[in-house]
Amino acid sequence: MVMVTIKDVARQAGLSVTTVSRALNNYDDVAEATRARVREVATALDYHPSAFARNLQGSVANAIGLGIPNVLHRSYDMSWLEFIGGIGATCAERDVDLLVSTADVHDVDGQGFQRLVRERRVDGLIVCDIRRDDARIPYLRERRLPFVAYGRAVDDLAYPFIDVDGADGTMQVMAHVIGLGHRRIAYLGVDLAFGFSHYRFAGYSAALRRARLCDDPALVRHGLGEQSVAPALADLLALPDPPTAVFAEADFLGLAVLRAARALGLAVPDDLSLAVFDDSLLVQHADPPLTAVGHSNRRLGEDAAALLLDRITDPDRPLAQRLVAPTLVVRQSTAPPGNTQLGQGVDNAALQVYHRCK
Amino acid sequence: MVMVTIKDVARQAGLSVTTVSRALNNYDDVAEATRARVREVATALDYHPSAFARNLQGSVANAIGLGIPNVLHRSYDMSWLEFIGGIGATCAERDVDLLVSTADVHDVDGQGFQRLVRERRVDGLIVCDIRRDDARIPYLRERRLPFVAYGRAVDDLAYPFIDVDGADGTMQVMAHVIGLGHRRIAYLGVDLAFGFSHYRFAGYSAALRRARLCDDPALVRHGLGEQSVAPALADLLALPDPPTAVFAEADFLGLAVLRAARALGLAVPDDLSLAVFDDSLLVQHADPPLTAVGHSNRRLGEDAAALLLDRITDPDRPLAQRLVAPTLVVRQSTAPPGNTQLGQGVDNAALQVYHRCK
DNA sequence: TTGTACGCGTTATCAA
DNA sequence: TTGATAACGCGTACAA
Repeated sequence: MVMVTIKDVARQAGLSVTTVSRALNNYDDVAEATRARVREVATALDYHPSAFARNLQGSVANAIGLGIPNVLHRSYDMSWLEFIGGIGATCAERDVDLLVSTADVHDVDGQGFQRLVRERRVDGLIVCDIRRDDARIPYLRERRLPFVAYGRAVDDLAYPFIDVDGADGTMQVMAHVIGLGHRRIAYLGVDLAFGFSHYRFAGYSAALRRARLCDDPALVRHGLGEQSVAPALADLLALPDPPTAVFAEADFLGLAVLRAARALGLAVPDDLSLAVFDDSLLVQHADPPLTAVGHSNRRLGEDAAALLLDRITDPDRPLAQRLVAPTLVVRQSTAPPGNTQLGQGVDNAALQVYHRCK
Repeated sequence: MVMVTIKDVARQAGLSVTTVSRALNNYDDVAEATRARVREVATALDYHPSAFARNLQGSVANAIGLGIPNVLHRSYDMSWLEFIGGIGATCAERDVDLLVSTADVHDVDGQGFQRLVRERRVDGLIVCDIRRDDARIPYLRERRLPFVAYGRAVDDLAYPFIDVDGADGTMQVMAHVIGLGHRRIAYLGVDLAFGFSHYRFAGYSAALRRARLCDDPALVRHGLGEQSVAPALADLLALPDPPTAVFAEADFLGLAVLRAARALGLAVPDDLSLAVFDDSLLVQHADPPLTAVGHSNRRLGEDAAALLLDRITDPDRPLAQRLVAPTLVVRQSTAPPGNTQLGQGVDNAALQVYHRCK
């Protein structure tokens, strides 16, 4: 890699390095004729300023960092790529580099995190997969390094973030399911330590309250993984007044429900309605395709990057927090209860409970 | 962001900048006592050398670039994330930054590509989605910028690449399907301009030849997209001697076949066997789960990065090209032909053709 | 064993 | 309008 520097251009043009620099950076104190010649020579020599020298001088990296959580076994990981695509688009638009680290994002003392932060390779960070009491938040705050979080913790929210409005999305789904006539709706969730789980569950409770439905704790299961869905579902269906519909707060949980239901000989949606959060390809390709609330991860990425870059430009701007409302897509996995005898029976029982509850 | 430089450490330790530099970089001409004190001060001050200054002086970026094709609507894109994860892992291990560009990777004159190359932000590049006569290859070659391609073109292969062995994988699937007793096996592919399509199709032909089966052009369809699979399948099944099995060279084509078959009232695998290339989550979650050849994209990413970094370290090392053999996973979408009357009838017809062919 | 001086490529300051 | 000079933070001959 032969590299042509500003000196080469200066020599070739018979000018000083200073003049060349100013000519190329559009300073207004350089003669137009001179600027033209400089440009010509620069083009001829195929000159491009070194990012390093420039950054060293200006103490700005012109780059942002992104830590991708390595939960690469999860089905919804696909959305990450769209998210990255969105970030990349914004970065390209604003002439900023995107540095990606795949090291454990929660290890604040680890290599991946430190590289980016300490060696000043980036002007800011997009941090993902925010947990309760996430160590990165106070760390970055103290270092005064601009950052935007993708996702919210629960307790402390005094930082810029962008997130899907989990409560709103869940309420949309619930309104749809309740509107179909369901009264006993189970909630299947992952560990509540995940910030998104907290908000989605809050939406579930709020929807029940709004519809004046009984909020039966027996219908709620937290801390589930792909493996524990089947037993949980069997458990729920063994209740004296089993649910007629299931809401899964993540797509992979919903797919597990689908498999478990099939294993139990239940038809979706005839015997059991199913709706999920996250409208992924897997959800769309399921049989039947699942009713889901989804959002554009690409858009989310674009916004996250924009938020961060604005913050870098002007660190004192008021705290920016953005919630994106997801969209409900009704598909074939939800139907009115009581399409079959099982459903019918279940529903009657549920209604009794419902009335008892009031 | 307050930044502590080597000067601060020197001042605090009462030493010269040089000594501090050498102490921290493990030079052997510095007293152990001095080194200890320097380390102490550096830690106390939380000093970390600036990546920019270091790179400027050494003319090495300590970073590699990756262009992610923005074909983000394709179902198999999921694997990209694993690929990135693999690259990231190798980078972290070797203390190298990963710069990701999502701009159009094929636009050699575009921003995304130029940023990385011209401003010398990276020491090398991983280029993906290689096409026939890909403009990036000669460009990078001329610039003498080290690179590794993910995927192969067809004509010119005089550059380092890493790829899945498409021919081998397809032959594995074909051997399995032929072993089940199928004689009329359709081939569904995307545009042959995609390098991988060329090799996978070659594997198909080779497998037929090896089994001394008739290579009937009527069974082969190139240039398919998600939409055109259904008509193609209908077309194939309307042949006088229709196929009893279908091989799809990409997962999303296979899923489309599954849907189309269902729409036609055909059961997989009873009426039609189906096998695909690319063992993605979509394939695994399909109903029935599809027989597929797959590979670890993470592993591929790790290898690509390793190949590139080695090449950067020693540009004159012999051309490294690595083909990863995929693994066949037999699932429920393939079965012997003739399980049903339709299958039976079809098979008999096929056998006649088979004999005619010999 | 330590310090001085210089260079990496660029922009900013100030004088001409 | 242009150019000489310093500075950014670091590494490294070379001298002490």
